[in-house]
Amino acid sequence: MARTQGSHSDITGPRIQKVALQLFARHGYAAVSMRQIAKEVGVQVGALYNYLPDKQSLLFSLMNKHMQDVLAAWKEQKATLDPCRPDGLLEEFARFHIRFHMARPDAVFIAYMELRNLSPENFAKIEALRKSYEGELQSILDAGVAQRIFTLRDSKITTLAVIAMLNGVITWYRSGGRLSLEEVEATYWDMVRKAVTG
Amino acid sequence: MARTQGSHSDITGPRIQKVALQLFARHGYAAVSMRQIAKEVGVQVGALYNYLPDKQSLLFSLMNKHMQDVLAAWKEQKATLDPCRPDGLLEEFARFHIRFHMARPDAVFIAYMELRNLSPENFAKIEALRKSYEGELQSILDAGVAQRIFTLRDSKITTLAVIAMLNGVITWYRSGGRLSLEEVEATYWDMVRKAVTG
DNA sequence: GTCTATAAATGGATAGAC
DNA sequence: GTCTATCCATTTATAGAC
Repeated sequence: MARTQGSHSDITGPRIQKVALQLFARHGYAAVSMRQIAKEVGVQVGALYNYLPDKQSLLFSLMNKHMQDVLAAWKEQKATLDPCRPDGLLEEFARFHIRFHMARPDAVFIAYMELRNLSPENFAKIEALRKSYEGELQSILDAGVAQRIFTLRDSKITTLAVIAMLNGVITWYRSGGRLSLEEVEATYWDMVRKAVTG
Repeated sequence: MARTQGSHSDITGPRIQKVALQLFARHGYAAVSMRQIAKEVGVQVGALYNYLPDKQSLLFSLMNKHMQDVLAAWKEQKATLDPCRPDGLLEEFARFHIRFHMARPDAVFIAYMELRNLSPENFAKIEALRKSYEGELQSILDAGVAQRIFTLRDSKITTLAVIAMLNGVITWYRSGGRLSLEEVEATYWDMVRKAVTG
């Protein structure tokens, strides 16, 4: 990790984000020091502050990027689908969610575990993005209920239950394990489909 | 919070556990100092160490008590049920889980968020208890599959998915809100039932 | 842009008086 | 059993040399 002195603005910035993501996910925001991050990046502590005003803004930028990414990716995916078929939309949402989140376990971990460590202002911003993402699922469920394709007692609770269930994947899935990504997707989609129908 | 000097061994011990549970749940283990705990309890820092050897053992005792409690409570509940009816067992498991966890949101929060902050030895102990609890659900599912009452692709994944879904309740439920506890129980049970059948 | 050195605050834990 | 005082390590963040 030792770095000879010199200017590396093009690589240090991204490396800080990448290292912080890994360390925050593994040990938790409060348990990781700026010195640990600097060491792993390969610079001294002072250098970090050329790229960020403080530790809090580092956490926020990681969480904000993740939420922006997931929203943008889903909207791109949604654009390729028939907007009038809630069953197709729901299947793609479930599969998309698992695929997207399993590719970014560290970011997902942070997004759901470090909400407490955001400042009130930052919390409000992230919370708004989360609500927006939940809204995507809820409107699919509502549309399905209106078309009498889905049967469920409460679309708000179902939204939260489905997302909680899907998020659980990242707590246990390890690539190269007993099941392939496709099998995991299929198993979860099977449960979601049945839970919202007859 | 001020406390006059004197001996209070009977109340200080339990108060430390109660206060630590609240503070750890709200701010996270790493973000809470022993000084904060002492202040909230109404003693000085030094006094805490009459009741615990270090901060880590405080976290462990909270998590260990919670896991022992949930296992004991479920076994008591199970003893009143017909062991040969997986459908009845599953419904009671789902309802029990929601009821028990919603009555202890702080303990649940800690049990699922602070695993990273346990020492390796303590982590192994808590993990064993969690696996034991998951095993209770999985054996219900396996029995139901054997009796051809349940239809599911993978009992291990289904176990984790159901628990993740049920745990999600504590992230949003607030008593006195739109739905009663009974309605929440019924809604979740409805989803679980459908997810593991036809 | 990075380094070294340091400020100023806070952390866990302990010793000894009462 | 609790308090006060303190040790010692570590924290975030900054200042100024290169």
